[in-house]
Amino acid sequence: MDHVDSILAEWQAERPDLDAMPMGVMGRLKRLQVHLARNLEAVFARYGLNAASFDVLATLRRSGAPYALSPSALMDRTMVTSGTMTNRLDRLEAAGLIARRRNPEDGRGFVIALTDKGFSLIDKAVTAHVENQHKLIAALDPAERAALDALLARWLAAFE
Amino acid sequence: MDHVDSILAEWQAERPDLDAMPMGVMGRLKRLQVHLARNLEAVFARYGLNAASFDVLATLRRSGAPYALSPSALMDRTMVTSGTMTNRLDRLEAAGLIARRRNPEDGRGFVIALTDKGFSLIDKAVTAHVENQHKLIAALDPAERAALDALLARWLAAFE
DNA sequence: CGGAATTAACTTGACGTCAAGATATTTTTC
DNA sequence: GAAAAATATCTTGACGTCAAGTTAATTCCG
Repeated sequence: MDHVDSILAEWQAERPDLDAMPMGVMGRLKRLQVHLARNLEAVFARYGLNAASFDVLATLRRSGAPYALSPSALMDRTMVTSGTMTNRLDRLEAAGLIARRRNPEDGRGFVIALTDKGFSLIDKAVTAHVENQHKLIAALDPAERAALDALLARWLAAFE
Repeated sequence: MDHVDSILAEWQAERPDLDAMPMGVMGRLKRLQVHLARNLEAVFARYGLNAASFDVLATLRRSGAPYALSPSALMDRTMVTSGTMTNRLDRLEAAGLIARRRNPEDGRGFVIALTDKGFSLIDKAVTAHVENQHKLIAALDPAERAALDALLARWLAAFE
């Protein structure tokens, strides 16, 4: 009887006409996501980052040399709008972690590249991040992790 | 090969020293949560609500008659801080969906109650919400839903 | 009883996000 | 080769959230 079970029991008592099964799954997904996000943020903060800035730097880092992408490509890969990306890039640029250069091949666009400082920071941060993720998923054994991953992938496929 | 698989492949190429398995599970969880949240918001919007206001009204509704809780109780049940709850209550009060009354038994506190308008709105909104959730989870069959719920519950238990 | 500690809720300031719209540039079309 | 459409990015304004700090009231104890 966890927190989500209590919520379902309350709905059952108040609105027995509702089939609240999906509310249970989605409620757990949401709460789990909140817990995970807060734990992940704690590690990002050790590197002066947050989820938003880590997201951008990590996307550039894993894209491989020369560690540069357009703002549009970053938007596609991070599920945020152009306004959000502009704001993220403003802050990262001010922190000296990325550089904005005009795209010589398209006057409308820019190329966002990791600076040396940005590269070195994200390389350290991602190491700590993955280590933290391992700790956070330790409650599930390998078979459970695989089963969960497969179910999430299947559900996610309905949206992407 | 979905979006998350691509991310894992990029990390594998750039940082083969990292065991990115947890990144796959958490990445899917995060992306799924973003998709679900955006779809849920669309239904809330039909009732002039968003996830934040729906959350508060639904918590009051399912608590049963007299549909009233303290701000602290609402904070506990919704995983938000006091500042966030004050802001939510300000807006709901301005919209006439809740009423703030001083707690006669504790001069420090308040009692937050659904107004008739708030009750009637959330009762309609939650019906549409549950219907929407059923639609969003339709990609999984009953056995998969149960398996997913069990795995999420197990993982969530590590945090609560 | 009366001061210290605790509790409840609000306020402030800083961020992150989005939708909608603006600007500049490129591509398409006739 | 212009005008029209599309594209890339930035700007603006409105919200939601949190951490830290504030105010007011209650509870704990010596």
